[in-house]
Amino acid sequence: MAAEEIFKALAAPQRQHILRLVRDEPLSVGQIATECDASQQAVSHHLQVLKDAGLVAVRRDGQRRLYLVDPDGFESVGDFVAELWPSGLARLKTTIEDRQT
Amino acid sequence: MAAEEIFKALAAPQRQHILRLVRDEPLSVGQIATECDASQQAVSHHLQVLKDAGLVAVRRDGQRRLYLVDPDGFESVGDFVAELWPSGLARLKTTIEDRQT
DNA sequence: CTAAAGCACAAACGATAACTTGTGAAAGGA
DNA sequence: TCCTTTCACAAGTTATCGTTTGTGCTTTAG
Repeated sequence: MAAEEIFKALAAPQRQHILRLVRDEPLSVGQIATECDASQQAVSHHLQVLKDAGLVAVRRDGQRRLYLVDPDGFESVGDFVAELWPSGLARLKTTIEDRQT
Repeated sequence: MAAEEIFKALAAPQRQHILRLVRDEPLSVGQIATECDASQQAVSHHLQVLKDAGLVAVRRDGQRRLYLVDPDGFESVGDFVAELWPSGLARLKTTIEDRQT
């Protein structure tokens, strides 16, 4: 779960879209492909990249496989940002507190 | 300063290294090139990518140009992470508070 | 046991990005 | 003014990424 791998995974807009789709509820590959208007293979590949980066988790459900956001990868991103953000840590903290209310 | 542009900039290990170098003190292109063991042109290009992403800022100093981390880009990353991180916001907040002490 | 649904793996093509080479502009010193 | 330093811009080559196409595996239904 290197930082390089995570940021590469986040760099593609399609994968950002997929992450937003599976943020709150687990979805199957077919459902995601329909939402993204992409082929099953393309979505499957994107999910593999996100999974290798630790950004999504998989769960089998019969024939289907349900994908959901995995907090582990995002924790690494948070650590990375906190390391290189010299003076704005308080601002990020404020942003988070605002969203928590 | 789109999220795509920022993550693409952060995806390259060389650029991550550059960011760590200019996190605390401004450095010239030549100094960075020496530290990174890369050509001046390559470093100049990386700095341009980081500048377009809003991750570094430039300041002229005679013949040289001094680059330094710019918090603006990192704020966007923080917002992005906060948006897709459903349950781990408290954890990031704790991480930041620990680093602030 | 057979057939269909759902998904992953692998090869190949097109597009994008990274690095090199060459060159020119801006600033400071002799 | 002439030369050096410092850096950015542009073109060309190589590598990497995203997508498609084709195929095989696993699970469920009849």
